Amino acid sequence: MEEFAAVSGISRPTVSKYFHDPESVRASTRARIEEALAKYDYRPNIYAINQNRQLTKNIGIVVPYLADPFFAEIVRRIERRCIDAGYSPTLFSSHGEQALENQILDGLRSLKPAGVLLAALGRASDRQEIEKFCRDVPTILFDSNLDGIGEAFVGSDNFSFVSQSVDYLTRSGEPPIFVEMATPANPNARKRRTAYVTKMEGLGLEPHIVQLPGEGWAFEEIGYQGTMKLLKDGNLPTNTILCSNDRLAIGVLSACYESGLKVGQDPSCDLRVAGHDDHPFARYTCPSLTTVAHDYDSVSNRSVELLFELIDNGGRFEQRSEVLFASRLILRGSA
Amino acid sequence: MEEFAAVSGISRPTVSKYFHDPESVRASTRARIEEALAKYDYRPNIYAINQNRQLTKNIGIVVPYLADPFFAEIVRRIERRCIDAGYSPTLFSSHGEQALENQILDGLRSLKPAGVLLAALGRASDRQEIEKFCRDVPTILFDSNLDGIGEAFVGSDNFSFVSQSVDYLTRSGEPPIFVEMATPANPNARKRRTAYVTKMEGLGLEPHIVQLPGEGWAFEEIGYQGTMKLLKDGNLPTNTILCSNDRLAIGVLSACYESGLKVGQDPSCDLRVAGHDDHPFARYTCPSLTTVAHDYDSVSNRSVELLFELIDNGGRFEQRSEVLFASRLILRGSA
DNA sequence: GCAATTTCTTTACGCGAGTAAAAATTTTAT
DNA sequence: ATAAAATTTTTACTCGCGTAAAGAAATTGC
Repeated sequence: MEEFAAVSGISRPTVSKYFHDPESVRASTRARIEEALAKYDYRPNIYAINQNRQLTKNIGIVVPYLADPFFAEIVRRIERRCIDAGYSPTLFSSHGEQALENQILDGLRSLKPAGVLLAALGRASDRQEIEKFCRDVPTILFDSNLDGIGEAFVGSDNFSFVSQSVDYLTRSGEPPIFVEMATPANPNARKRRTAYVTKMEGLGLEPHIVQLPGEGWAFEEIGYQGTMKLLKDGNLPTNTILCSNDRLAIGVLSACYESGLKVGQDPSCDLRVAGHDDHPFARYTCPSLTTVAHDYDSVSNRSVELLFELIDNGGRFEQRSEVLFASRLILRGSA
Repeated sequence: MEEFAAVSGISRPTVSKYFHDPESVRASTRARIEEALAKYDYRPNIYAINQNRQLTKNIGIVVPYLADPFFAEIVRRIERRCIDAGYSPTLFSSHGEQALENQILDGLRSLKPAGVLLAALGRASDRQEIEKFCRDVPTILFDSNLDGIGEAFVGSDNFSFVSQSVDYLTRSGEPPIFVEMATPANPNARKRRTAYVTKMEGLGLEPHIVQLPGEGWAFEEIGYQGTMKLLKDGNLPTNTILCSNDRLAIGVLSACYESGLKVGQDPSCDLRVAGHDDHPFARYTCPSLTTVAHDYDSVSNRSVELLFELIDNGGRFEQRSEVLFASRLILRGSA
């Protein structure tokens, strides 16, 4: 920077000021610096810049499983907004593993980020570690809530999801059974189950839950295998299946197709299947999947906005808040 | 570090040495440092560490579109291997935009990474910028090749893909037409088209290519809309469709289903559809998709290995190499 | 045109490490 | 036990930048 300042004919402190905020120097000065910049393509050493900062312009984004298109999609929006606001987002995926999640948080601490947007693994998370991390780094949780952890939570209202799907399904045909994984990784799954029970009872109907065996993030496979077995055993008490999430539903649809069952709302159909999340590919299943959509835009926007607020507020909120966005029923061919 | 060295009873230079490589200090010294480490949880400032390095332990991973499960999957493997080798991988997605790709490369330059694994946008890439970047930063291209750019390329052999699918399809039924996007973003698409023509001609058959209109990364939608129109116009010269990639095929399958066409190899079926890539969800389409699989493991492993070699070699290879892995036909229900 | 204000320049120090060189200490080999 | 070898300590300098203070220069207001 010394050298660059010399060739641009400006003092180093002023150049330093320019890089911190180009608007903070006089227009004529700025012009001269930018002129020199065009000629010598100097760039400040970000490591030197950040060395003495307790907070950088970095933002950490952590998701449990990036190969899940749901997270890929939401991350895409969040990233964009961070960049537009002048931050440098860094993306991490826990790949479904607690050890990796902890490792990521540990590395994140060293990055001294201005803030972190964390979608935790959920059940598989090391609650203590996350709690400790949140004490050190301003963190907003999204999608996956951990009670009392983080400065705020932004996500979708699971009751809204299930309420709408159950309402629609009962109104238009037989009441649904609820299909989920036996040991769901994500806290939303548990909330959806509870919501299903509550909702059904509210309608004076008997809830019926089917738990498919399997762990991990291979939801489609679990849905597929589970449904094959279910169909073979032939103990479906209804013709309507509501899946905890769309990826499970994709597996269910696949099993139905292979078993020669026709899925759809038509009277000639054997089954109706619906899901939750409005997974990016749900539109292209056969038949296309009736589901309930996250308000992707609101969740990602509000998460980022809250994080910026948090950063402006020095990294702490007086009170932890939870924002839940309502979902939207998407009627398609499968139910 | 000064303070930490004091409380651990070891001199600062030795502590510094320890963090650079714990094996480089005597066992007794290491023990004392680690003992102190457990008590005071000090961690070196990565910014200070990297400030005077011309090369860090960072590795940049850049993909064109992370919301595409193909990339999500391959990145998952690459990331893991980098971490295991003691590097810090950082993930970037160009989200299909040239401007963002350039911006990412620019940011990457500042990160002074030991190496970069780059899957470029392809047609949408700013060739010059990438070339310039590769001169500054040791870079291995993967998946998407740009002639002469980067120190090496690792990818799948597109001819192997198409050769296998065409062979199988012609052997088992009518020869396929080839469905692709009109202006494919990815260089592999062009190679696959050429391979199709070559292969068909080699078999003494007339190639027939259908180009679906549409741009960007919404492949399923393009496949869906294009097929709907194709079916309406009713000018399919054969009952066998070979798609340039699986995501397109997912859209095709969806359109077929909606149009009441039965897809499969059974004589009672109207159409056969196959794809390429073995997309993570191809197993769960209805019917499940016959496709040709990347050798995910080899591609990701070899990319990483080559990058490590490149790093050890000081960032340059004497000669640019191109490694292509053969693919594997996956027979499923759709063809 | 002159004072008040704003912006720059000069000078100097600090940050948290890496690292080189020489001296001191510990370990190993004989 | 002693010499040789390996490791650690001491000391001191470097890197690239942030930033504070004081004074100089340029701009603005009237």
